[in-house]
Amino acid sequence: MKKKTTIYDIAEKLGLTAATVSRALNNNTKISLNTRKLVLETALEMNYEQNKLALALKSGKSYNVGVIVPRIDSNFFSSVIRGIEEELYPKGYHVIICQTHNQENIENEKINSLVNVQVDGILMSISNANLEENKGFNKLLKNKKTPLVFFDRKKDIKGISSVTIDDFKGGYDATKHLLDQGCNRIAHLSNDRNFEIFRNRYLGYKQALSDNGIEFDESLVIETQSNVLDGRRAARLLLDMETPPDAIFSSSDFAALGAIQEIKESGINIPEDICVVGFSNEPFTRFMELTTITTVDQFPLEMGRTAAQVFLEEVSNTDETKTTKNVVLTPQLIIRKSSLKHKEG
Amino acid sequence: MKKKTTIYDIAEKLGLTAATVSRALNNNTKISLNTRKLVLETALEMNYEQNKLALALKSGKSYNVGVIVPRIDSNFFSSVIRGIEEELYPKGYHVIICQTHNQENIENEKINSLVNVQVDGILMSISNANLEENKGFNKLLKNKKTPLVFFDRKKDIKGISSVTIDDFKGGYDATKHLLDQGCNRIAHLSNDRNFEIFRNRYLGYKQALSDNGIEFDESLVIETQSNVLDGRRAARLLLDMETPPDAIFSSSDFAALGAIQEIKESGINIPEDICVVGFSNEPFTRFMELTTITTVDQFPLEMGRTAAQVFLEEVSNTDETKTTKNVVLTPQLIIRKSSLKHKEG
DNA sequence: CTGTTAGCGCATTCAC
DNA sequence: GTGAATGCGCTAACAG
Repeated sequence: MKKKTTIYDIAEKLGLTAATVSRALNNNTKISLNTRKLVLETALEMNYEQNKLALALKSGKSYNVGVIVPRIDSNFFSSVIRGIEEELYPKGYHVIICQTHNQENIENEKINSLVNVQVDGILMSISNANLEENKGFNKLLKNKKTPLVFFDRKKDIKGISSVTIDDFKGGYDATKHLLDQGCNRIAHLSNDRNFEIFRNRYLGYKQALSDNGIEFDESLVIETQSNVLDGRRAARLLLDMETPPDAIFSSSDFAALGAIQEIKESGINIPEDICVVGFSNEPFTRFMELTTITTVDQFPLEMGRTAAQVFLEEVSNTDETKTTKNVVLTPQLIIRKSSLKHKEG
Repeated sequence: MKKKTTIYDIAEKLGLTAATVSRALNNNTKISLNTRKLVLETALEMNYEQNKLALALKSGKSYNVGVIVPRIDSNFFSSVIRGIEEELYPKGYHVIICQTHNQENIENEKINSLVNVQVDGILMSISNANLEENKGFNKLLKNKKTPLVFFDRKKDIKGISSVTIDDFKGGYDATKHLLDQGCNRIAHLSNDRNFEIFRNRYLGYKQALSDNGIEFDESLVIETQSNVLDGRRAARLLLDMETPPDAIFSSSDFAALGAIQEIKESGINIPEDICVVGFSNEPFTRFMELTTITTVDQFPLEMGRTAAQVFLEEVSNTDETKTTKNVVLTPQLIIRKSSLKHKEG
């Protein structure tokens, strides 16, 4: 375990002072060009590396930001993260990625951990709809030392910025599209509507029905997790109804996939008998062998970039008057085979 | 921007000394139970949080480890990461995830960044087959301050531990299975064989051919990136040959998927005309509507856990005699429809 | 242009 | 049992 070389080492070697070395390393113009060059050279030669920890301790900035997501193995979240990285990396920030696996207690711990390692900010998509009940989160909220930005799965909390898509519109457009296909008994695979995104998709769905004179039927709404198995289970329930639906709008691509599997295995045709629309534009929706899946694109890359920008604004905003920003991006319906009854001209 | 409360604040409030507070907080038995309790209480009350940065600066340990992977949006890597997290989190470590997007320069930068933030170790799957040419990597290697563990995409470097699967066996088993299906003109979608994993899969493929009296035909080996488009491209080349192959062993599930798409669109049947085997057991291989894909499971969760364990051993191993460990897990062939010509009894 | 001094927050050695 | 002093590595204010 060799020790790392510090500015003192190189100061000593050069008969200088640590302060001078520090300044030279930072290209301070007050230092003569000669010594600057000299210092830089010997620093290189001695394999000097700045100790960011000391720097952080001194400056109070770690140049690390934490990103908390439910999972990283979905294209949506990994794309958002990529967007965040793209925006933050050039500014010298590093991204610490944490996944909660949708468990509230892990989310709590991660929040605490990130605060402990002195991240300069936290960008998160919540896993707990009742986040305010968290001790760690509340502490974070109260002292307002660490900027916080929600993306996608946000919570409407005063003073906290967020970047989302217009989930209401996403749900509305998806449902309207199904209506346009001639469907009039449209089921909805929802998810926990304590989360705004799922509530809004649901509300968009309801509104589209209402705007088109279709009566809302609560029995057609099934709460489903974002995974294949749950999609299957939900589809089974729907198929077993006396009057099964002629369309399904799922708030998750994964659940939509499961539903499609279950429906097909029951010998029912998609889209002829039942149309299906998902949500998120996961890559597999495009790669289906038979029935590519209609879905709603959430522009995750842009979402990530925007969230990062909002963070950058907040962190550079020194005055006390914090401006909360709630950016809403517009989703886009992508029509594919799973809902296209009528061949296109 | 309120300031955080430090041990000095609570010392002052209690008419004590920072040293005492520090000891009390650490449950030092030298401190009277009373003051210990008192300190703990007021710490709680004042919302005290230990500054990990100062601690790290003092102790030289950050309790952060870096994980560098080519990408996080594949089930394989995100599962490995999950395994690492599961093992390290209980020990108090945090995982900083970095993705290189397969770009060597980004890999360089990430290595440097992680070293700069004083991670206690780096677990990585390389994106650059000639890693030794990297300045940053070499520095890391030379001073041996930061334990390094390779997983999956490793490089055989003296003194560096690694956790991999037996890729040779993976390639061998996959090929043998295709031979057992009656295929005898088996193509191979390889990837850059400067990487050991791809070279070994390739060598396993060759050995299986040779062991079964099939002559190796170089024109049947196509270098392919791990993505759908490249898989399509490779399949196109194979289909356009005078004598197309009757099987494809792909070193990547993503490429296998692309190949399957291209083959089917050409009106050729899988597995009747061409059998296909992938590698990694990505979830979509199981979810295919018509042709679930035969593939090789790499046990990513176990790989991650093992890599983490190796790291923990290294970091706790204080003496100079570093023991290099090269763990090799055994892969498992998972046979599905894309390669099963004969119905199972 | 460069040196001196001090402090970021903590743990630890040496006193008493 | 507790206090005083010191150092981890760096930067910034103040001198000169």
